[in-house]
Amino acid sequence: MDSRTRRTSRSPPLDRAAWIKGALAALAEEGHAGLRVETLAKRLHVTKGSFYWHFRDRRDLVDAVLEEWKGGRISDIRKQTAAGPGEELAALRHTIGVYSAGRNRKGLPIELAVREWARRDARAAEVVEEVDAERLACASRLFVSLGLPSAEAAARSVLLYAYVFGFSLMRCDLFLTDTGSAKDWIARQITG
Amino acid sequence: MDSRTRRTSRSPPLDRAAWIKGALAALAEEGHAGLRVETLAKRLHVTKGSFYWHFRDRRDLVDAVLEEWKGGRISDIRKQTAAGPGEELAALRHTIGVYSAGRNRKGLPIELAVREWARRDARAAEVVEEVDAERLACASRLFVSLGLPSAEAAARSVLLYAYVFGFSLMRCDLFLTDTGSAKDWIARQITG
DNA sequence: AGTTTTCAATACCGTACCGTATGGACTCCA
DNA sequence: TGGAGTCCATACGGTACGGTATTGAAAACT
Repeated sequence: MDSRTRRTSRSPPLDRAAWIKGALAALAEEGHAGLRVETLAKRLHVTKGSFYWHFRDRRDLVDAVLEEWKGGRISDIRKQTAAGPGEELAALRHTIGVYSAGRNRKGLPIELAVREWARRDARAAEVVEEVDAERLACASRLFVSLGLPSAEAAARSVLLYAYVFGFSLMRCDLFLTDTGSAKDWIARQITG
Repeated sequence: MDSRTRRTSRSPPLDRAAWIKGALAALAEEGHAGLRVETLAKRLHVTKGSFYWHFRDRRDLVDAVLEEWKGGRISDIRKQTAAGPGEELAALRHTIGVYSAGRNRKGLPIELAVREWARRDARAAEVVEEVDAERLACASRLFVSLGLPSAEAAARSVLLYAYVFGFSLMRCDLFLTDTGSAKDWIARQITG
């Protein structure tokens, strides 16, 4: 009768996971302010009716997004830092490269959005704290495997992640003539 | 007649500067999303009528805030890095400390808000780029004064600022047993 | 004094959003 | 075939906000 897509020709019903996935995409593109019910509904080509079937309210979604992000990050960390003997340095430099390079097209924006968000939201702050604790512990283990004392290993881990996130907030293309070699120098400086 | 404060007993008229100051405070507390006309009006105990007298529209305010921030940052940078011979190292470590320590109670939140904002707004990105160019040039000069080759000076400058901003995004209290000494170790590592 | 200029309150329109209520379509199963 | 459950559209009320238009009060000037 009407030409509206009544769920484009037999598309499967959405579940919480689909909403959370869409929410993460919106978070990457628009930050925490992008987590709006009606906007997400448009992105998924449904209406709020669907949302309030799967979620109690907006806070319910937001909590689920945080949990999803936390789980994904911790899972990734374990994978990245599962280095056999002799591979510790490569694993550390890989960790720097993953965020610094063009890869992680969505990971980095989400990371920054969550951290900015955590400055004003207690639950987001908790999640960030747990993720950081896990990341720093894993990186620190690698540094210790390389023979560093634990205090230096901890400090280097903090420097590593602070640099990675901080660099992504900077606009230094006007300044650096050779960005690639500068990044390499910094990576060597951090990993020792 | 009515008990409303009709501008609390003879308060002076607001000008653009007062609005911009209030906007920067809102930016520090709520991020870019805090730059809303009616919200700011409440903060200043006036109504929108005043706002639209001093500003053409919201974008006008937002541009003015960016210009104000840019000017203030560049002015501060010049002051901080005006180091006489023999004071270069102290100036660099002071720069790290200013952001890393409890000082700059509003500067750091604004800094982060502007940078997050710059990821989605071209004008904010321009301003950040200019501020970064100035900061990196000044820091690099100090490193060169200390005898470093220019490529290393540039890389160290990038590392310095990336660390400072990145550290402010992290929650590593769960991880670091002695935050103070870790920060000192990192500062020495960055400044050489 | 009267007039102009400056500054702000008020009322109003349109939009975007959160949350609820309700009904309808579709599937599964007895 | 007729519920019962699943999933979503629609309509509605309420709030917050951007922007305009109009009015009004105080200050500055003549």
